Amino acid sequence: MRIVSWNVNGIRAAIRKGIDGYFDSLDADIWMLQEVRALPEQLPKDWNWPEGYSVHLHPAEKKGYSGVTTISKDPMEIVQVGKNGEHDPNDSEGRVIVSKHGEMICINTYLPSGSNKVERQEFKEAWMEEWRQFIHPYLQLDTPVIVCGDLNIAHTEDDIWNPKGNARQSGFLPHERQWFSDLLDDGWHDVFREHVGEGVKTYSWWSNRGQARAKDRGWRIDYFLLNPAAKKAVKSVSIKREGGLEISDHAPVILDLEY
Amino acid sequence: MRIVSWNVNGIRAAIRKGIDGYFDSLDADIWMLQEVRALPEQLPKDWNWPEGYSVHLHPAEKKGYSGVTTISKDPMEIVQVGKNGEHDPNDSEGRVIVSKHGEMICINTYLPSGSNKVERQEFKEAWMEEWRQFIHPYLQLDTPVIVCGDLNIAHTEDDIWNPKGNARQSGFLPHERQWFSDLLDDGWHDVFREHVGEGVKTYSWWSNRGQARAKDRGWRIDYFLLNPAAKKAVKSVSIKREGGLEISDHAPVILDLEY
DNA sequence: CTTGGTATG
DNA sequence: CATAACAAG
Repeated sequence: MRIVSWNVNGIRAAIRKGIDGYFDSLDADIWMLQEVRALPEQLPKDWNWPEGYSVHLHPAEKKGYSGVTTISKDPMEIVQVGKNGEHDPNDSEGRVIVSKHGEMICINTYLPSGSNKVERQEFKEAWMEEWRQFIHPYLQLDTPVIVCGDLNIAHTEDDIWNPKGNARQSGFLPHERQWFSDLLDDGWHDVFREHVGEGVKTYSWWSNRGQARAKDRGWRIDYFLLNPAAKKAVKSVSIKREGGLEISDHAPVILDLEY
Repeated sequence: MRIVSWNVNGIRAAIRKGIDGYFDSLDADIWMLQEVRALPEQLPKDWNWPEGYSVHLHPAEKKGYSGVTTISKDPMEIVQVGKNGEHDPNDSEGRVIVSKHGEMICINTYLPSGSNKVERQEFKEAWMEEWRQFIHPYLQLDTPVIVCGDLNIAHTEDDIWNPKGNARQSGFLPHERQWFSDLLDDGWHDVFREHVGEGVKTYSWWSNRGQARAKDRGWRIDYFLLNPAAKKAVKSVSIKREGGLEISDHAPVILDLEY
């Protein structure tokens, strides 16, 4: 079973640029997309999600902003949208979908960016704490739980091209990095890091400014966090740095499980 | 002597699309441009107006909106910007430049569009009356006066592709057409129409919607209006329908005088 | 349908 | 630097 997490930076632009080719070639069982930036009715009328997939799109109230989508080759059950229910005023921004695929649970997450305004950094930090508590009960399940998405935080110095220069930037602040460590202490497994080991610098996002992408000046901010039940089933995790870069400023993260 | 009037629909986009080639090939002595949609400091730093020309850009207060520019191969004197002076509250939209080239006077005009909102149609109509009075004194001069620009009005059924279907559209309303007739009654010469004669349907603007341009469903809304002293010197007037269409939704109008 | 501004990332 | 909404034409 293959699961892909990908911040597509606008599904409509991604469609124009040929995301369908990636749906075909990567052939995942479950795709969790972030930053779709569209209402369902805004998708092109002559376009469809991959044939036969179940689709759930959870948009932000604000048009053209944020929004997550989970699609699944096999039928899925939508357990919850929004981290505290659909009418949670704290999730009118389309940031969480919880879906159930057989016994496995997936939590698709797009954590707020704090890099623009102080209010947004404060919002991000409140959101981080709520979300950490929200996912915590899932950790204990004996069945696999897959949390993934764009968390807008690079954890260690291995997860960012220039740790010194970015030490005061939102997304690499000491308390944000500590929060990520706390998640791991809770018991979540950052399976990409566990898979490749320490010291490997592989990024999942590059700024559009300058030549960041060409120079591989990136950040790893897109993650798979697994509970122990799911971790046991990991076959491999990779970041498809080579591909998808003409589609989005983020690369797809691919998780293969032995089911 | 050659004078060109052209609504460029954003000089910055026009530069990207290669307006310089037209500056070179048409080689006019005076260019009067409308809808430049830029402040002087917003023009690309690695770009210049044609070598040796005097330039005056009169922008709107609102960024990226309206604005006219007159450039002249020979030195010119800027007589006035705005139909009632620079600080006229009714001309903060960059719509008029009066320039003097030797004994000849040029009045570069971008008349408001009324096609979006009723308030703008009311603004347009007030502006039309003020402008008609503003240019009137120039009519009597024994020296040549060249009024030109985008007047956002098609005069007769020869000046629009579908007169019946547009009879209730701003730009072809009966009282707008009457206002244009009044200008001619005042003594201004619509030298393009006089040159080609009645019954010839040649347009200067095509909507970007549908296939208006490909189907030649246009309007003639860009004019040269000359006083009798200037009219005597007309060698030819033409609308460069074939060219310039990849630059703007308007075609350049070319006036050749025997000087 | 296109320009350009703005918000957001 | 890119996506998308918007205002304006």
